[in-house]
Amino acid sequence: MVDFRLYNTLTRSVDVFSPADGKTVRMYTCGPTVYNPAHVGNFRTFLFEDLLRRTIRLGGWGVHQVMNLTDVDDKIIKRASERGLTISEVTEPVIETFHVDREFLRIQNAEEYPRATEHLPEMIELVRKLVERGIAYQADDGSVYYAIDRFPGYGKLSRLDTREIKAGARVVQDDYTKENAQDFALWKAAKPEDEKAGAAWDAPWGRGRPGWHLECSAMAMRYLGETMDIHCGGVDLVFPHHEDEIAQSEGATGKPFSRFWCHGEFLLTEGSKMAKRVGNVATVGDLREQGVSPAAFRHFVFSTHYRKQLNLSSEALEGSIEGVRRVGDFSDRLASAKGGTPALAAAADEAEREATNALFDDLNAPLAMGALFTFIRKANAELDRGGDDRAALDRARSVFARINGVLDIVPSLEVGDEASRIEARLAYRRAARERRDFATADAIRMELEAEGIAIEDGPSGTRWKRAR
RNA sequence: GGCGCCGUGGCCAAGUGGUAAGGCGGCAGACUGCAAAUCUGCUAUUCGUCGGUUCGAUUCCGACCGGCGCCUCCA
Repeated sequence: MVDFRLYNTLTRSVDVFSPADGKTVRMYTCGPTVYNPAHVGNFRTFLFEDLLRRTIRLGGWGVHQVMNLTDVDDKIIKRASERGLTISEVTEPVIETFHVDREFLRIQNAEEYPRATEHLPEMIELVRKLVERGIAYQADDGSVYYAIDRFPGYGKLSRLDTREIKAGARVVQDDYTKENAQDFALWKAAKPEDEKAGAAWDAPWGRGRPGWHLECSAMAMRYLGETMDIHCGGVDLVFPHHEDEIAQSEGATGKPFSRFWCHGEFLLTEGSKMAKRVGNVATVGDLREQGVSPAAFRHFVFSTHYRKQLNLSSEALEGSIEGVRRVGDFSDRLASAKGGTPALAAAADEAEREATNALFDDLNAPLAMGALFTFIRKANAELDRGGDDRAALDRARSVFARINGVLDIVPSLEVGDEASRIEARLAYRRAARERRDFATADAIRMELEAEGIAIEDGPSGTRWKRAR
């Protein structure tokens, strides 16, 4: 088995990875803030994490993945007060939509989806520890802040020199109650609208609500321990979110918070980052309307390395739709094949080796897909040739299943026991064709087409597949 | 202003100090009752531009041009 290598933002290099306990990867993936349905840019990151998760399992390790749902924050409270609702009335439907979209895109279930509002005790305890250690302080406004100059490692992830922020940078609104402009809120004193929206809790420092970064530190440590294997998110979370998580967690425990930090690049539309503030967002619903299947979108996302920006364009999407159709046709062909050749097995061996190596080399999905497509071409050529080598066919099937088990880019559902019913009608049609009764042959073709089954006559017999 | 990433054929895209994977599209051929699929061949003497290092650079270095991102909430 080759080493599994991953780019680590902490070291800025591709390092050999294995879980600390040698068996199960403990992974935290920053999830959505549920005030609005996630857009496909958000889902690019979640797909990168799905790729990571599946590749880890391909390597034979277990995974314990935690994805938080941020269900209390400024935007949620704002929306709730605008509509006279509580925050949970705002977040519940959005969470539901998130899971529907996530499943649509075939993103595997994480082991835990903890919500911030269900972890107040853990968060309060973390703040208490930080105050006790003299790293956090309560300001005149009643809020509790983290004093970044009391944590020597501050800035090690983002490598930002905090003194270098100059003209041209977007300027922070000064909060004069803080000791240092860079200090961030751990606990925000409750305002009337927070109370009204049900977003205020009792704490030793008075009623209030958690700061943005706090939930991730508290919940990550609650479910994964003080040091986890991997912490992921989009590149925009490097600073300040992840930097602040490190400060909070390591400030409290004195132990490394995460061994690896992995970040996915942005999805761009119309030349810039997809973001609600830019107004260039597309949702999973938009994808459906454009006829972009989950398989096609996965193909599109995985066709570019996760650390490279990716442009959402209709041409690229169309290429993915066609590419994935080919993968699906091949999948059906493997299912309906009767045998293979030794060369088929050899092609499968090569594909497995190349795809696996690519994936283990910092999740090089584009290269893995290249290996898959090369395999498809070679395997199709061998299947054209016929052959009755059952073992070779089984080998091809299992390799295809293994690679596709990571990429998951076959459109529509698996074939199942429909196969024998279709085969029976094809046998009847074959008899009709042999007596040159093409009227009957075409009638059967039409029947099957009406059921969504396309058939193709070739030198080695008739194949069938689902129409896509 | 600081920091960083990217620029490969019509489109998407991998890649390496030794001479350009793969997909989509296009063209031609094979196969075929029809159709579709599939296969085969062709489709970048060239990797933003200009210099430098080197026997040799797309790959290393420098400058420049262009695009994007982070330094605020943000996947």
